[in-house]
Amino acid sequence: MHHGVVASRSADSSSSRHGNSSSPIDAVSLAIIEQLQEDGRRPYAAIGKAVGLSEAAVRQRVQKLLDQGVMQIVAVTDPLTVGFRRQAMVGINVEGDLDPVAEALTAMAECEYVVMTAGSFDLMVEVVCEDDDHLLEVINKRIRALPGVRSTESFVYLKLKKQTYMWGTR
Amino acid sequence: MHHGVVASRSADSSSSRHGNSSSPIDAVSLAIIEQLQEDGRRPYAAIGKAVGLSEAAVRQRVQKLLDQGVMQIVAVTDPLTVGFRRQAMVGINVEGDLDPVAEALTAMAECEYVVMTAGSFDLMVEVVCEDDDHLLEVINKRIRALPGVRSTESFVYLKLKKQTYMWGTR
DNA sequence: TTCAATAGTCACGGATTTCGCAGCTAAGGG
DNA sequence: CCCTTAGCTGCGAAATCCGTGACTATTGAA
Repeated sequence: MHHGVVASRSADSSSSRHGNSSSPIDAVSLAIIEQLQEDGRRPYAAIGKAVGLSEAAVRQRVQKLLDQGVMQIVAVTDPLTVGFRRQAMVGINVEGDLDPVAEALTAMAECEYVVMTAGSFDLMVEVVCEDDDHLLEVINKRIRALPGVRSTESFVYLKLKKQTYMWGTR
Repeated sequence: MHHGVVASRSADSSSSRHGNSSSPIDAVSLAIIEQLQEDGRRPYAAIGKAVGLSEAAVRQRVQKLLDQGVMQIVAVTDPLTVGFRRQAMVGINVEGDLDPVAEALTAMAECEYVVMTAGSFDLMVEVVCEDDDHLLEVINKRIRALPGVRSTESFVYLKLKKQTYMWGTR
């Protein structure tokens, strides 16, 4: 992520409550993000009215947030309704350097989510597959075949109870 | 998610081959979704040109996909840049019925992701917190205090390597 | 202090997009 | 066969988007 520094609007200095070096986001941009988390296609003018800014200012801030990689506006689908019926979280233990393994996992289309962790797993990966055969192939043939992978443990999803994208909205 | 049945466009009957309840999305809608996964604000006319449909048709299909809950168009942020510096996956073992515990977790703002699993954990939860104190409080004071929770195991995130929202784009 | 230089915002067109509606066609059901 | 439903198209009117130039603080250096 780029660490571009957003000019701090000193007007509302209370905004810098939670953060310092890594908080390039002021309260107004946060409010804009919240608006777009409710509806990614909301018009700039409507957002401006909600956050107290002109349409053009909102547009520029949104563009900057997108350019900086702070947020992205995308369609998010329910995997089940688009044909992916088997999902699993896979915990992985690695021998030696984690990075090459993580890179290889990242390159797999079926791995939606790859994270290095502290604890009894070195890596955790969310795998999204079409069916059981597909899932089996990914885990047993591709993940476990990666050099450095010592062991894996799978947690097949039975029911997804919650999935939000509301970071920063609290 | 709602299980509303999308009217099958018999034009592309190959899609509903063995299809019944779980294949409500035809190829054209999938193409539309892919366009919106690249850019959630892409104009309907541009999408129409890409998928071979009129602007109005794209608009109607997008609206239907949103109404049905098949997809949503939202802003997704990088937790780190918006002030959430500690994340963890928490595996949970439960005594008795899973549902009440899952419901309680779902109600917590810090729990972004709650899923019931098969394997050595009954539930897996992704927790997003501002700092270590916050994380400790959520895990030790709130999650472990829930009635029915027998044990938990935490995997603190060290580095997020991949996070996509490309279901259906493959 | 003074003076650029910079960043952020606003205002205001013209181009583009969105929106609502009417009409058309094909598929099914009675 | 008639009727209904669902989906698509085309077309104006309204709204939105987008580029641009001017204005205002703020910063940093002379």
